[in-house]
Amino acid sequence: MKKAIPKNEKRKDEIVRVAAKLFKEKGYSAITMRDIAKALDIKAASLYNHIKSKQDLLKIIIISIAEEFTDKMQIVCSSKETSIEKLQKIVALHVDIAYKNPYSMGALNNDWMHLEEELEYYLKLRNSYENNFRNIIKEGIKTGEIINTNAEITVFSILSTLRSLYLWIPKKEGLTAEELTKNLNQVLISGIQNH
Amino acid sequence: MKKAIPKNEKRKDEIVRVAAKLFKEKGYSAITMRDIAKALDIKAASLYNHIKSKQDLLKIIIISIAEEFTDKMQIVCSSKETSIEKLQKIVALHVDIAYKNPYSMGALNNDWMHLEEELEYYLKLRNSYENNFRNIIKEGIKTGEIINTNAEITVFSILSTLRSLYLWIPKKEGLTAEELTKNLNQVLISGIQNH
DNA sequence: CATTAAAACTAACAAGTGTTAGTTTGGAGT
DNA sequence: ACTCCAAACTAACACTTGTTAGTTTTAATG
Repeated sequence: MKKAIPKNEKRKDEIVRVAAKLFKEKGYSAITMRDIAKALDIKAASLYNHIKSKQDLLKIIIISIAEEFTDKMQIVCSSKETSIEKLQKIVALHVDIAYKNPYSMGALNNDWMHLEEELEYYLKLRNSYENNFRNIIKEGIKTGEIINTNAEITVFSILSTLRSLYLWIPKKEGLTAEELTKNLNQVLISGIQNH
Repeated sequence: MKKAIPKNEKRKDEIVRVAAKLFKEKGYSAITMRDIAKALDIKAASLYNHIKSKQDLLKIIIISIAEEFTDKMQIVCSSKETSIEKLQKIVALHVDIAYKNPYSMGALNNDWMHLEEELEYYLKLRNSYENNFRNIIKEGIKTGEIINTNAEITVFSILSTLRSLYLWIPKKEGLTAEELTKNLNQVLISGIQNH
């Protein structure tokens, strides 16, 4: 007979969520389809009623979040706010996405190189994001809002911290997104702000 | 006949270096012994004249660097310097190790969970390191050297940046270790310093 | 109750995995 | 020229991998 065509998107979402969680813990390559199946208490072959392939799982996990980052960065950039305000919005964006996607951020940060078809597209998104970030910092230095540091290193430092949030948030259960955002703004942005 | 006992430590070092480079690019699990062999232009079985196992390669790469971090952190901690001076020493330590081990830092950051025998030991080292770091920050806040931020978040932010150095250094060829250290001190430390 | 289709199952595959055993090679020291 | 042995090789192993084909179960709908 023909292959079954999935209808229950809830189940697919559950598989993607479980896969992301496992990928975060050990990385894409170390996790087998049998691992994912076992975590769902089914057999590996059953996964294929819902998803096309292991590679497809990775794509679903990474691309949607990469697009969200790039799109929202675009919005922030095209606003008329000050550079400092833009940076604060970006901190909030990272906190928000990291809170909403506790598992997927692992694959986004560490397994993007295992994308195949979509690797080029992913790199395009990341490049766009980083360029926008860099331009905000450079603009802020030019206008005098931001102290005159090495722009490249400032970008690198802030981005390194924001990209690591996903590792850190689950370890601090009491901390709300609002509180974290406030503290990060203080540590990351006030330090480079001209007063 | 008996198995050959390796003598040429230079060759072993070369294998470890090449393995670390590949691990950095795709992660421990994605790299096969045949990949490593091919990069050295030999057959996979030949690797076993020099190393015990794939797992052994990971151990060699990770543990030596983890010990260096922990040992040197210990030395900095037990000195009589100010908190700010200690932090500057630690920044320099990270820059130095990242420059000297451009490949191994990838495995240290992303593949430590694939350690088996030595996982517990590695976690002990990391814990010791992080505790020392946290104590320096807390001490600095207590003495008034460091502005009164959330200590946990400050630790997390600085450490995230320092841990990402290995990704960033190879992309900025012109940058010397001294220059990078100076700029990082400015961005990471001056921002939290009381004046 | 009968029908239907999603979603599970069993069985199997071809390719790839880390590793071992035993053999050959090539160059340095006598 | 001969010996020696590190370091390469070939061949094979037992096991794991992602994936497909075909079948059965489950549960909602008429």
